[in-house]
Order: sequence, then C-alpha cells, then structure tokens
Amino acid sequence: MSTRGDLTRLKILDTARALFAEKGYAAVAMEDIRIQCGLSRGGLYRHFSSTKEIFTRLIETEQNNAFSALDKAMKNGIPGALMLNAFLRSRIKHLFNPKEYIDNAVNEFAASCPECHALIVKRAENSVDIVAEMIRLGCEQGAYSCENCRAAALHIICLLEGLAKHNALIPMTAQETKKQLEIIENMLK
Amino acid sequence: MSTRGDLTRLKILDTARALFAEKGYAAVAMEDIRIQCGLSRGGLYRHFSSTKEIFTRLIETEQNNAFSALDKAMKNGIPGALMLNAFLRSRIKHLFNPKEYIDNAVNEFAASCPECHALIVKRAENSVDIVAEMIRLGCEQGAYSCENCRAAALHIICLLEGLAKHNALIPMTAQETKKQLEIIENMLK
DNA sequence: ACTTTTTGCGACATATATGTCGCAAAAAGT
DNA sequence: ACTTTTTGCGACATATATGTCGCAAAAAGT
Repeated sequence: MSTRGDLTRLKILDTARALFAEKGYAAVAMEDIRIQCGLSRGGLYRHFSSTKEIFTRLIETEQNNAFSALDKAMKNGIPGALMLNAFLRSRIKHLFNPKEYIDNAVNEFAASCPECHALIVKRAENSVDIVAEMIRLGCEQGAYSCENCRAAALHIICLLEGLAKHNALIPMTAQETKKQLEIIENMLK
Repeated sequence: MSTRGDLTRLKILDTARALFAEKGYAAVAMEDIRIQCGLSRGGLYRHFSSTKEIFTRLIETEQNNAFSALDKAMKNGIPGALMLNAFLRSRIKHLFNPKEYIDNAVNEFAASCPECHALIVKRAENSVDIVAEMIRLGCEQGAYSCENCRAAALHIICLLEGLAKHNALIPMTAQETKKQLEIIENMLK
C-alpha cells in the first residue's frame, strides 16, 4: 500500500474532473491536466496514458458509488418515495455544482469511441432503471399513482439532465429548483 | 451575387454542423472540416478562419430562422396551444436528428470564450421566453391553466434538451416520444 | 476580348500535444 | 544498512493542427 502514488492519482482524477466539467471532454488535453497538477510529462504518464483512460475511471468510480449507495438504501428498507426524494436532491446537488458537472462532457466522451459509448449507454440505462424501480416501489406503497413508471422515470432523468445543462449556462435560483421538484412530485401523484 | 463562394460556404456550414453534431465542438478541427469538404487548406481559410467563427454562424442563422418562423405564426394569429404543439414537434424533429443535434456541442462552445457564452445564454433565454409566451397565450385562450408559466416553460425546454441528449445515446421509439409529449400536455392542463 | 475580382491551391513556417526513455531521488521492504 | 520498488523528472522524436502567402485558374464585370 503505497500512498504516494495513490495521492497523485487522486489529485489527477480530481483535477481532471474539474477541467472536464469546465471545458468538456475533447477540449481537455493531457497537457492541461499535467500543468494543472504541477506534474511533469513523465510524471503524469506514469499513472494514466490518455484522457480516455482518466475519464473512464471517473465514470466507473461514480457508477460504483451510486450502486453502493442504492444497495445500502435498499437493504435498510427505505420507502420508495423517500428514496426518490433523496436521489433527486443528491443528484441536483452534484449536477448543479460547476466543478462536478461532467454530464455534458459525457456525451462527447461517448461519441469518441465504441467502448466509451457502450459504457455511457449502460450508465444512462442504469439511471432510468433505478428511478423506475423507485417509482414502482412508491406506487406499491401508495405514495404515488402512476400508470407508466418507465415513462415517468425517463421524464425525470431527462429533465434532470436538461436542468443541469441549463443550470451550467444560467444558474437557477433555489426557488426555481424547488418549483421543478414540485412539478415532478405532482406528476407522480 | 457570386454563387460559387456561397455554395462552398453552405457546404462548409452543413459539413461542420454534421461534424459538430457527431463529435462535439472541441473535437472538431478546421482540418476535419477541410477534409470532409474536400477543400484545400487555403480554400477553407478563405471563407472561415476558425471553428469558433463557423459555430457562431450556425447558431446565428438558426436563431434568425426561429425568430422569423415565430413572427410569421404570431402575425397569422395562430392560437397559443397550437403554436406550442407545432414548436414541440418541430423541436423534437430537429433535436432527434443525429446530423442536426448540436445542442450538446453548444455548451462546450459556450465554455470556450466569453462572447460565445453570451451568445448561448441569450439563445437559452430566448427559448424559455418564447415557450413561456406561448403558454401564457394558451392560458388566456382557455386551452391551458397554469399558475407559473415561466416554470412550466423552463420545465419544457429542459426536458426537451434532456430528451435530446438521451436520444443521442439511446434512440427513443416514436411511442416513447409521444408519451413524453402527453406528460407535458397533462402538466399544462 | 479585356480587365478585375473571386475562388481555390499547396507549400511553408509555426505552434502545440503526444508518447517514450533513461536517469535519479524517494519510499518501502528486509 | 542494504536492496528493491515506486515515483517523478525533463529531453527527445514524432505527430498533428494552425494560419499565411503568392500564384493560377475560374468567374464576373465591361
């Protein structure tokens, strides 16, 4: 367990995430990351050999975190409506953070190569599946009434992505955000 | 009126749009456009001197077209609900077309420089304004009933963007699209 | 027919990013 | 203390994109 390398790896990943969030995927070069990290050419390449590798790593860990959080909630028997509410809040918190919002870069990344595309498609499908499952649970538990859970889930996921994209251009007020959450809840009732 | 130059300019713009739609903004180099058009270095630079200039042009003409279409509808006294319906259909048609969907690239473009950012912010504001106006009209005319037209407009615009982004990854069926439109209409009633 | 303007060409100099390599210092293992 | 492994460095060769320029052909104007 060598911590030194791990630390620089983490620093590289964090720095890269912020850069991807700010500029997009293709606009970021290894050179940019290297400079921002204060590393030398060889220093960076020792750990990662391309932006593709770095971005893939970012997505994979994000994915893993999401799944473990969900598993935990499921095991604790949290009600569907509560889970969805928590999910939405957490999603918005991350998506609306300028240093973390890489969802725009994600599509670019997907376009850059077939494996990347497959990874991102799976990620998108997972999101919809998870939300659909929460809604279904909420319906069973009487919190929601919804004839087409999948359509509702797709609606919610796409709305979130759209809001985040819009927010990156024109930051939303807390009130506006709240209003959008209300619209979603009304839709499910 | 020299048609020769105009034709190549159009060809460059069309080609560039398709490339931007496919790869994103930063991933497209003048070199790519040049090659795709079958032009020489000097041939391309005669007309445009950067991808920034080309992208700006694309956005501006798109903007102009949207405004003239709206003006026409307004002058003909089309009802608000009908206008919104036509707007949504036309938007979806364009947004869901892989060769035309540049809305993902748009955010990257916005991040690339301050003027670009200003242009795109205005574009986003315009979209919301236009839809809000249509909803307001629809309310006046009794087709809709909606206490917060602006929030509804924001919801619709962001949903469209999100759907388009999702569609670029996982193409939606006609049924799914129809279902989403229904959800929107229900929201406004 | 002629002159002028527009258009496109490809060579060139320049700038910038990529990826590799041997070396040395730092850290870890024994 | 010594050896081995990990980490970071910066020079290097390579690849790729940018932007300019003078020239020639094509088109348009007269």
